[in-house]
Amino acid sequence: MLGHGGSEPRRTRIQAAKRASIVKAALEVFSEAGYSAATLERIAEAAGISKASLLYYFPGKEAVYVAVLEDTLAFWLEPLAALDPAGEPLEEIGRYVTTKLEMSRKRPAASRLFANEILAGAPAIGGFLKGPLKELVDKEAAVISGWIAEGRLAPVDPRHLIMMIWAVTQHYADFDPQVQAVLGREAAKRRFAAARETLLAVLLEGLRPRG
Amino acid sequence: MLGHGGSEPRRTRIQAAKRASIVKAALEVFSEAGYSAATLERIAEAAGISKASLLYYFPGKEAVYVAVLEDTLAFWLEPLAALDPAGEPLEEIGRYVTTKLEMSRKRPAASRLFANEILAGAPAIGGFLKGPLKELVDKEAAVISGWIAEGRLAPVDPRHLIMMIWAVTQHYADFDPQVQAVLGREAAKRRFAAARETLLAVLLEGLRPRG
DNA sequence: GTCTATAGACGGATAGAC
DNA sequence: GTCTATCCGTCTATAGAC
Repeated sequence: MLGHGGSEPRRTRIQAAKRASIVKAALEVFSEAGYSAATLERIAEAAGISKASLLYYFPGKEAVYVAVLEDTLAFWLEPLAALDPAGEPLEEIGRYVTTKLEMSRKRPAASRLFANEILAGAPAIGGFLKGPLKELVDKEAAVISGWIAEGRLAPVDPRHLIMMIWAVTQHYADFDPQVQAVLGREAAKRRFAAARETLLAVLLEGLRPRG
Repeated sequence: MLGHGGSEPRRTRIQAAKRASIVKAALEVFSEAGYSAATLERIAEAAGISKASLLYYFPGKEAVYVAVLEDTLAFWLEPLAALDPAGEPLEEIGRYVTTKLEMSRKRPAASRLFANEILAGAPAIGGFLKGPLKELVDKEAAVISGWIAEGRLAPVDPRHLIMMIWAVTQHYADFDPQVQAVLGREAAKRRFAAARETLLAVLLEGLRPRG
């Protein structure tokens, strides 16, 4: 289970660097193949070492997986808490959507890693979802509720709105083969620009306070 | 690869029924575990037969998987082509969203099966995505474009709008553990009703022709 | 610390009795 | 047609040389 606070410290700088390079390689492999289909051999190869060396730094496959999840979660959470209650609601939400979409574009492996984990029933991060993640969503939902109470946003269920934003932004990373098949071989940058425009147009217009 | 037209006919009614029961069991196992983590042992157990018996009806694991995909695709496609160009655009889109959401609620295993397959890079249904699915999207996109040209719908990219609708509806089936963790233990029916309300409110208001 | 070699577990697939 | 027993490949993990 995750969320035990800080990880145990590495002994040396070199060991830490080595672990980091293994985690980076493991992210690629786990996110493409899922846990079961990922092999230590492929991770080791991607990290440029032998399988036995990998197992010198980690006690086993699951430990590598947990390390990757912990490492990626920290990064993934950063922008989640960024809604500013004092800001203009449509601007704040627009920035949130844009930020999440950018994360999908720049770090698709991270997005797919979580998609795989949650599709499998979230065996490793279930506790995190029910704890820290739920708390964060509750906090953001309260901000959105405040905006609605002030009449600065259309009255919608804040939690489902957050889910809606996650869904549409992560979709472009998680289901990329489908997106590419349907849209054709546009360059990724262009595709994401068109996605951003559409998402913002529909969401911001749909959330404008009714008058 | 899929899409070779009709499958070879089964010899007897009994064989067909047996195959169907295996496919049904296999859908559950593949959709929960993904291809690699799914085992023939578990599928056989779910179907109430032995592993060897299963392999009497199918030549191997991959053949079972392909049969499940074919079987599920047929069902999945039905409502996809339902947009009526002569109808009221917001009503048509509202019905489409509601239908897709209902499918996520009633057949979450089917949704997760495709999610797993596409996350893995769509090795088995890549051709289907680039062929029949793309054609269907193009056709629907043309209908939406027509509505926009007539000024009956806000001007947005039709393909990204379709993707948006897929994303928000499938999300509730594919990422159910996360949804439940964040929303708490509401009954599924209630959860989907709240989701429908939120999605329709935002999407339909966001797509209303500017004026 | 890193490697080669290999033990041990597991899962897909086959043989053969019934 | 269905089962038990078994083969064989793959993968995790360990032992031991260097």
